[in-house]
Amino acid sequence: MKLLEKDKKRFNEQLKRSQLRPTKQRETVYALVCTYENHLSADQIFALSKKILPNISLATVYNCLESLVECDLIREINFGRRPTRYETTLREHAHFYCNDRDELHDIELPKAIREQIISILPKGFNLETMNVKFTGTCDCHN
Amino acid sequence: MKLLEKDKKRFNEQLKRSQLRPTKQRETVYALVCTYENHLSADQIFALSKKILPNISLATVYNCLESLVECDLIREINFGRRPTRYETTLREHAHFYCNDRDELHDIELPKAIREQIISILPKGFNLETMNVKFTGTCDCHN
DNA sequence: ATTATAATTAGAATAATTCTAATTATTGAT
DNA sequence: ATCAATAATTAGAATTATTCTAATTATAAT
Repeated sequence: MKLLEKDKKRFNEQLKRSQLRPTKQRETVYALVCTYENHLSADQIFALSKKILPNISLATVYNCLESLVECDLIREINFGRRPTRYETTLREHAHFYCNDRDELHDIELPKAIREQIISILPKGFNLETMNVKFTGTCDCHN
Repeated sequence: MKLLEKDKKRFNEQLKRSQLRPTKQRETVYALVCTYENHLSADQIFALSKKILPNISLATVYNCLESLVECDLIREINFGRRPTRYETTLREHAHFYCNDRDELHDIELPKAIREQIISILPKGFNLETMNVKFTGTCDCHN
């Protein structure tokens, strides 16, 4: 469980920018989100992080996730009322939730389409986030 | 709290189609979802329905909502982990969640754009639902 | 009417998340 | 390095939205 050089750099920079401290708990949680591309839940992160930091608590995992979201290193993904999943904030994309497998898949969202979608917002709506979400089943490849 | 003639008809037809019984609780809950265009939560529906059926229980409200979703009279809307909201299933549209007011707004989603969005799905993804969601603040008009 | 089945109810249970208060770690100034 | 100030972590309790359970009541088809 190691952060790549570039991710480590991003980690330190973004935390500092938000005046948050780079603790080993935060780094471990961030490394897990970066490593497991398949969008982990807090519970899964907790289980995995205990192998590295046996004394970490679930509350800390939630706290870390909150801090990492706050400084824009990671992002939350919700589908219905299933547990929140987390991903690194790299490129913009849509999500597909597979009911059969309870798994999330990233779907490329071309910038042009993204902009078209945003353009449907009438005046008076001040955009913060936009999300495109699909559900269904898939011939999963993994 | 009365259902319009056409909604009442829809109510009876859709329930029958799913072999569900048209009870006064279900009708009341449906009427509330139809009447309050601003996307009520189960809690709000419970509070309002008690004025009409003083003995109704929260569990029943949840049960009714589940049945109404099942027979496609209403639809659930989730934003993050806030309480589920409900709306009638009339036309397809997007949703805007206003952080300031904790209120949902419908946003027209032109069919052409909807189809473009769906077209980004690669082969092997079998679509069931698609949602476009915005968050932000708005100069609310109501 | 009568029976079979479905729906409602109150309250307990659950799942995910947040809060609380005590302890420990980190940072910045000496 | 040391120390004070502040922030983060921890364990466990609390909360929130929702679901489950078992008993009661309503509905539909004979």
